[in-house]
Amino acid sequence: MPELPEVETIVNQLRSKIKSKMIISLEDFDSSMVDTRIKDILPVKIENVFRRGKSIIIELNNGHYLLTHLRMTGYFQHFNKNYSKEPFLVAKFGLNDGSVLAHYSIRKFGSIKLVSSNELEVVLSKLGVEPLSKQFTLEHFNELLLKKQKSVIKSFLMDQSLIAGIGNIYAIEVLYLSGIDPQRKIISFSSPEIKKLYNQIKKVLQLAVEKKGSTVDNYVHVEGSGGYQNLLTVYGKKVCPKGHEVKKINLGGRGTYYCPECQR
DNA sequence: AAGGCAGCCTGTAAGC
DNA sequence: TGCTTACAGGCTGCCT
Repeated sequence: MPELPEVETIVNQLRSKIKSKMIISLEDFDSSMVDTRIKDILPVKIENVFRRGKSIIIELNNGHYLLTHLRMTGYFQHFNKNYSKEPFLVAKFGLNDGSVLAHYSIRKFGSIKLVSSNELEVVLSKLGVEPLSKQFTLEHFNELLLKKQKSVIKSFLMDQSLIAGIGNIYAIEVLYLSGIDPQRKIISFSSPEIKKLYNQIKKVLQLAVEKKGSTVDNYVHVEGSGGYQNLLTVYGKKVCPKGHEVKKINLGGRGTYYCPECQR
């Protein structure tokens, strides 16, 4: 749910709100999701906030990092004043300017870990290329595909160790816009199809970042809702933009929408 | 080795 | 009407 565009949006907004501030307290936290050692290093200054794949990384000035993953239902809120405790609160960080950074999670799948730079490096090294970076070239995409000839294309797109940041919704949307059936094996792809797919990955993610993500179910970024949900073609739809009936199947354990007419 | 899938969790929607 | 079941989904870890 929060995929690359949503996480990118959250990170940009968090950076503008909390960078250079001090965390002075941690309260009301759920120790099953939040690393309790964070309390031991307070107060600590926030040097920066950045994203890698779907992870949010808060860089501290003591050489450590807060590594956060929202999974499906996690979100952050920042309160300059008028903070009030709401359901699903996982952690409440008090900052030195009197503001509050609150982290919530309905399904409690996420986590906030305290890691050293070495530990961070180990985690991040398992992630694949950033699809919006200049490292993600058509040549690189071809190399990845070549290694996974037997894989189903949708599973490939969602494999974080190959390309970092694409989840169920954007995989579905990219495949529709590329005219490719999500069940197809990579070995069957022609080079024009690969090029089209490559271009759509960049285009869809870039546009979704500009729209501040998609608000589906309970995703909200720090300042409100996204706008890309209005551009979705087949995800959660009954009919595709050309008026064909959309089919829903289970692929790799995930609900997968596609148009059998438009996608071959 | 690598692919497949249960489990984690809880709210919502569908089904009986 | 009210209970039960299915589903949503990213990722880890276990199993084959």
